[in-house]
Amino acid sequence: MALQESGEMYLETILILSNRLATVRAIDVAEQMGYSKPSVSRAVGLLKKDGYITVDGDGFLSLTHSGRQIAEQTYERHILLAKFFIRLGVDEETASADACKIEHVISQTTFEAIKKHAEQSIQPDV
Amino acid sequence: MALQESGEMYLETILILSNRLATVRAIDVAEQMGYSKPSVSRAVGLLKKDGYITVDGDGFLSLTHSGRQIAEQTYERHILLAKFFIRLGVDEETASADACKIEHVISQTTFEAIKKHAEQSIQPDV
DNA sequence: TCAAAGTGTTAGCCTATACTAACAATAATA
DNA sequence: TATTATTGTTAGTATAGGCTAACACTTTGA
Repeated sequence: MALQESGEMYLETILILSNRLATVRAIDVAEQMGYSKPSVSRAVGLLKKDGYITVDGDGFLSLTHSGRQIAEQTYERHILLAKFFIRLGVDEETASADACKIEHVISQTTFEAIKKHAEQSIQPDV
Repeated sequence: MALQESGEMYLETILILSNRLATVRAIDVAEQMGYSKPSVSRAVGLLKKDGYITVDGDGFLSLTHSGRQIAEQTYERHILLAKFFIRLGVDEETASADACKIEHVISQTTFEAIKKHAEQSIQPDV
């Protein structure tokens, strides 16, 4: 079945953690997301079954090609949306929280339109 | 408990239908949303229990004050977001679909920032 | 009048996704 | 080495919110 919103969130979290830590395991994901170990264990099993991540013998998680694609796409959306909201005057925390919700439901079409708009309306620091 | 995304969607639908029909009943909501009668029946029961709508002896649905507030807020978000996306070059259908998702998850803060931005950047027809 | 259509409800099922409790396996250390 | 801590899994629970099947009214109209 297609990846749900929560699946995207797990992949994005794994990406972010792997940019910060040498290795990523389920417990790191649980701590980062504020979820219980069993919830993450289950999610990891599903993501693995569907080919989005691999888990090696030591319990280290890695994104597969398709998993990484989704994680990066989601993360790009997050960064750009949050930046855009901040530029509109929204505080960082709210901007990030909203980006975190919207990144999963927005279409590629609309995201790209916002991206183009945001890039166009950048005010250079003269 | 707090109103969920689906509850907002029901209230918004009832508002839209009541602007279009003399009376609104569960079956109209079901047809409009593409849901089954039992799903709507259940949702109507919950919305009624929580004081967002009333149902009279003939099965006609009305928004209460709090229900109308939420419906109007949600609808306002929908309209403004969709317009904004369309102005950025997104086709109507996609813009509306995205607005429909985002309207439920965006914070008031971020919505107002987008609203202000959208109003500022209106290009008057000279 | 009596059958058919329209409307709503009840009962029970399904999926997604979180949770706790309890256990198992491994690693670290007194 | 024996205990404790860390990590992961299993089993079962809960909530939200769809669904179908089946039934009960009510209204309509031949």
